Amino acid sequence: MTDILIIEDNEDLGQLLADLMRREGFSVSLAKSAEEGLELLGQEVFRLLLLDVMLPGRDGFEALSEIRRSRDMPVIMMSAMTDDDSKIKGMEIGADDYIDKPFSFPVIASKVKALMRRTYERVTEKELLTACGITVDTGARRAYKDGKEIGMNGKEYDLLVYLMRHKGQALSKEVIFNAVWGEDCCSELASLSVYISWLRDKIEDDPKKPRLIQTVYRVGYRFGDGQ
Amino acid sequence: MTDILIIEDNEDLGQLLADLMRREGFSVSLAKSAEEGLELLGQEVFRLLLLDVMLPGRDGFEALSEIRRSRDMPVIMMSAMTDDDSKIKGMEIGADDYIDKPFSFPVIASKVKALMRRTYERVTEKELLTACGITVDTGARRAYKDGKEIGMNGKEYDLLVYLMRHKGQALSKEVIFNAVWGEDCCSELASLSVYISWLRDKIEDDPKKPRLIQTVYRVGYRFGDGQ
DNA sequence: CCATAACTTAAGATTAGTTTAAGGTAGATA
DNA sequence: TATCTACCTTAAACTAATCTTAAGTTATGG
Repeated sequence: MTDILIIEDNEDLGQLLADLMRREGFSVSLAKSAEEGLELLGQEVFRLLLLDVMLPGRDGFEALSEIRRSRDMPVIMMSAMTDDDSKIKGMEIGADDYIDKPFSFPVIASKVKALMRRTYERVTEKELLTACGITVDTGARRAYKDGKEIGMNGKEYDLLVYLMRHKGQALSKEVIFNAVWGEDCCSELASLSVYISWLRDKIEDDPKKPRLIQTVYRVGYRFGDGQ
Repeated sequence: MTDILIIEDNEDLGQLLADLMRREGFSVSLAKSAEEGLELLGQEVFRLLLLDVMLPGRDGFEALSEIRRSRDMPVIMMSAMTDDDSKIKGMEIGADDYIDKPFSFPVIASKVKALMRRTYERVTEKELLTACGITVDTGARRAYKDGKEIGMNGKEYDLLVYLMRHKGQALSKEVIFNAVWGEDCCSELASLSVYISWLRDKIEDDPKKPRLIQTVYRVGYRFGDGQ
């Protein structure tokens, strides 16, 4: 199975799009005509189609009608025809989205991701926070140190994520506490130092000489190895 | 159940949109602020949300984050900010589409219809989900563990499929419950843990030490053996 | 070297999650 | 229609994880 099929006759643009999508982590195949694209669709399963409207031979609309006879895959059409009628025509034939050329790459990437999410039920965007040998996968709610998972409980995890999102900044205890525990929380600020201690045990090479979570005397803490 | 909720502070535009959607055959409710919209979302089930970005009080991005904590409903954002950054921001928070103001009514109508189609009328294509020794044949609605069929009832099956489609992700109990039981379901969230328990009995090697369905304390569950 | 701040530990309280079983409901069957 | 069956929900008792507190210890800066 391949993630994305791009049907685009302009070879440069096709390659550029393919590279972009690969950089976003998708596997990609490229076809230069409707015929070639349909051929590929018959041979293999694709999760999403990026379909140019203006193609030599059969155009994108015809190709989409053909595809919709047997498949319900997500399709985004791309075209230089910015008039509303072609957009509507594409959507009525069964496209999921329509994007005008020229398009911004980040925008088309976000459209592809949103449609993948909606179709294949990926609820959360995969986000990886990395710093100083620590990686946090916020979608999975898991953290790793040098590739090995760090087992931690909810508050430890929330605290680590907060510190990593603000790495390099000296954060006051009050700010950290309010962010992690919530402002209306009834518990004591003292809990913070307890959690800091537990976190250090788990992520520092030498918890006695913390490098990742540094104490800022009379203020709070700072995440980062200080270079 | 109502088809569409429109959150739009400009009263004239909101009414116009509502009329348009009604003419397309949808039932519509209208809210003039994020707060009012969230209130309505709490009381009733909507199939799709049209969300303005610039709102008094909490803006559309904040409202969307709030909604995504418990719901995976389709959302189209609308904004006069045509810069790519806001589009991308909206999509990353979890919007399905983004439309610039001013928009053509036929275009927004076709977008709504396309997203409704994708979300609710999807032909369930046959699919083989495989992970961690469990295989589910969604065409046949059967599941197997190491090649042997696992006998399970409807809810157990739905739950397993949902978890497997999101393997590796930490999913909140609310999200799982809403996805599997349906948002307008009258039963209690507590049912979820009962079903989790039954599923574990059937798919885990050692149900006392679950590896496939992991508990994410204070959040929900995660499917996957953690590599 | 003192006063204050931060760290660590462990125990108990609290909250969350699991499991069982009983009762209800709807659809199937006779 | 009556009965049966499978499925689903709920409640309650039980178990486990996490959180807070407090007290003793160690570190820091003037």
